Amino acid sequence: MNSALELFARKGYHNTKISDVVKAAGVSQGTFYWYFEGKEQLAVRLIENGKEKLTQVIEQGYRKHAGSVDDMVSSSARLLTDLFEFADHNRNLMAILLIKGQGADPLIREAVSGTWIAFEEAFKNNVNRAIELDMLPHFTDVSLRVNILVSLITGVLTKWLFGPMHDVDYKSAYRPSEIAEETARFEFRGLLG
Amino acid sequence: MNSALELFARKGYHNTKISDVVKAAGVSQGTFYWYFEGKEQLAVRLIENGKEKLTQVIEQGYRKHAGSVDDMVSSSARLLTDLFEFADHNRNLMAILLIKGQGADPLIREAVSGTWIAFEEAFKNNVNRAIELDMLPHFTDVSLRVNILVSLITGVLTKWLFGPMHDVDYKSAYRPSEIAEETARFEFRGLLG
Amino acid sequence: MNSALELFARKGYHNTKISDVVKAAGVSQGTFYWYFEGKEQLAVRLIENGKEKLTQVIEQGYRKHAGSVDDMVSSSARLLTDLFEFADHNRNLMAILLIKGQGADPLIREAVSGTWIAFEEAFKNNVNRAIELDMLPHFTDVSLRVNILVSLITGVLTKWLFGPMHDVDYKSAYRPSEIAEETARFEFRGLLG
Amino acid sequence: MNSALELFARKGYHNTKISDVVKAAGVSQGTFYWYFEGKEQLAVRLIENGKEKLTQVIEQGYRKHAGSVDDMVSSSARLLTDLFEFADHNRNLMAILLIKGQGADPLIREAVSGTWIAFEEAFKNNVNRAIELDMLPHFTDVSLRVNILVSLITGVLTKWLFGPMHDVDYKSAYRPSEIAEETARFEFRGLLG
DNA sequence: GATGAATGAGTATTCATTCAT
DNA sequence: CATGAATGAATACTCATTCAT
Repeated sequence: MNSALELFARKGYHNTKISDVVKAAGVSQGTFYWYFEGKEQLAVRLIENGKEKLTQVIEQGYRKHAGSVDDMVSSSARLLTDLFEFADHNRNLMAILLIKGQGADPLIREAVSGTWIAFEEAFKNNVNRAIELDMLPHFTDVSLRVNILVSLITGVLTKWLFGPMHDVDYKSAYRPSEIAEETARFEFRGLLG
Repeated sequence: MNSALELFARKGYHNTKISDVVKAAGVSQGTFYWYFEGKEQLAVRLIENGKEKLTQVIEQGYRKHAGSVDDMVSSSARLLTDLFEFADHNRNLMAILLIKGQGADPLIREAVSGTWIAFEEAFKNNVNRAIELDMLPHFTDVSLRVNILVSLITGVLTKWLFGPMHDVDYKSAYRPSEIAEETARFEFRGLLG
Repeated sequence: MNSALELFARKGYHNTKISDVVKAAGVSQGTFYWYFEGKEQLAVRLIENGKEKLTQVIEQGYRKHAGSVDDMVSSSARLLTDLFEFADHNRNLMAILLIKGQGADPLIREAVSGTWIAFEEAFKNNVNRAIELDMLPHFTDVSLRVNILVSLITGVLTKWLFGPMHDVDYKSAYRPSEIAEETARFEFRGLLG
Repeated sequence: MNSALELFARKGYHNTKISDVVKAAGVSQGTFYWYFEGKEQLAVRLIENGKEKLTQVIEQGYRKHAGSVDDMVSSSARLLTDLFEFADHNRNLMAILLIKGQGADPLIREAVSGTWIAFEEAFKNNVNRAIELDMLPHFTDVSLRVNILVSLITGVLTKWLFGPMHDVDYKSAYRPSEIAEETARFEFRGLLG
């Protein structure tokens, strides 16, 4: 039900009517309820599904060997490029995860939250691995650092995909790789870098 | 109508009924429509109101003189502390601006967007001023840099205030100044700093 | 909401739509929900209301003094006449209590049951009083006897009001007093009397 | 389809879904519609089927010879015992006939009514026969008398089987023969007997 | 004969908004 | 200014029935 994803992404959960969803899918109301328990479950399934795909993208970036700082930056840029390209190709999913899921009901917000928790977990693993390999300093508070890192990434994603301001139809001037590289630079070296 | 702000923050725009709002405010439905044109206008006014207060906080951080890198970091930390303290004292407003406004209707999203655009504008001014004063390198793309910087700040704000994951009742372990300093460090020096 | 009572009586609970009820009452759907919590509550209120009126009728027949057997029969005939006249004037209520309430949902069935339990209790009081006054033999099992007596009365009521077979529009050939007298005779003397 | 009978008896016609019926019977929806024209026809067939069995029980009590009053009472008690035993073994059927059929649709109510008309007819024959044999007085209005008699029996059946008040799971304290004998006594001699 | 996916008309309920008092 | 009863459009969900396989 890809059309449902688009409707949720474009109009938001509450403004998407089941009658719209079934019309877009070309089936009857009854058919919808044969496959889904209800509107809420549809949204949750959509999100769970996206979570899996998103997780796969990130897990491919798992760090294996030590290397120079530049290696590290470019390897992070590669991961972010993958991520941003995935996001670019799955704008509707990202819209729900980054924006539109927030106004919805508990179960849905929970599914969205679960996705970002998994996302953060994956990044924490990567950072910890980098610390073991002495590629990054031994932070006193890794969680906080990762928290801030993930905040950076989701913040950038939101602006880049749905920029001024959070319009699903927004088209950014930057290609995924460009924004990924700039983000990676910022990730490691900040404004001064 | 401070209670309305809380209801929107806690339950979201669509799940907040006017009947709830007036009950919490202790007035009748009719009275509400004497003061507001409707539900949407209530939300917009709430946001516009918050936007002004938020802007005032940021504008106080306008950079005037050149200084060392450390001056710059600590001055930024000061601004962020002010901002984070304001956010801490205005959680309901921030919840709408950062989270709950996203699922709402066009007019409301526009008001939220307007707030962040003003926010970004203020930061851009600060960064440009810092560049003029030779405190920051001459980026090829200032907008992009500021974009990323603002993404970082809003991302951190969201997680810190409404952390795992976006719960309005979430209480962070960090004080405003702590999270502000860590963010400022990251702002200038990234993960490696 | 007398028209609702008629609709329930004529078409049954499940076949009566709220849209019918409000149309018959000349109000809007919204108005209905301002006064009632829902369809179920409407039915329950209707029944509770009828229960009170029915109870009043029966309690007037409370036996005070001893008398001959013929006194007893005629006094019972009087009570039954009152009851049957009430029933005749409140056919819609009786239809729900005797027939149409049975197919409905738990809360409604409970309200109907409660009415008959109160009804039986009132008759038991009367019978016990008659036994104290030595007007009736000391049965070994008063409850059973009253049970059978009440079964007789409700059975007769059902047939007489809604006869062949349980049609709400049925018009009996007998007047309330006639059927009441015959029932009273049967009550005390059975087929042989 | 014995399970259907139970569902109708327990939940009522309107609250029993075809999907429940087929699940309980272990067949598919399609199969149901191969054997039955629809939900209504299922109920009607169930009732017609029961009507026949019920009629057989009563017709066995057809009076053939004259006898004393006590003979008559005990012979009636025997018939009622048979009837009440049948009812006890066919609670689901009786529930529909006595209670749950009442809230249903015209065709079903008609089938239920037809059953009781046949029931009443059988009793009228018995009473007329008893009058011919001079076992009962020549009532001026036999129909009315039989009406009241049948009212008594169905009333007693309902209370005894589904007592306080009309609960399908109700278990009475009395055995069929006990309640039958008490009813027969009442039938002939009333409260005074 | 049997299956179960597909249908769509039908309905109770919600809630922002209005307006007579 | 304030009230709260009245409105009715909007909508998620149900379930008897059908029919291609």
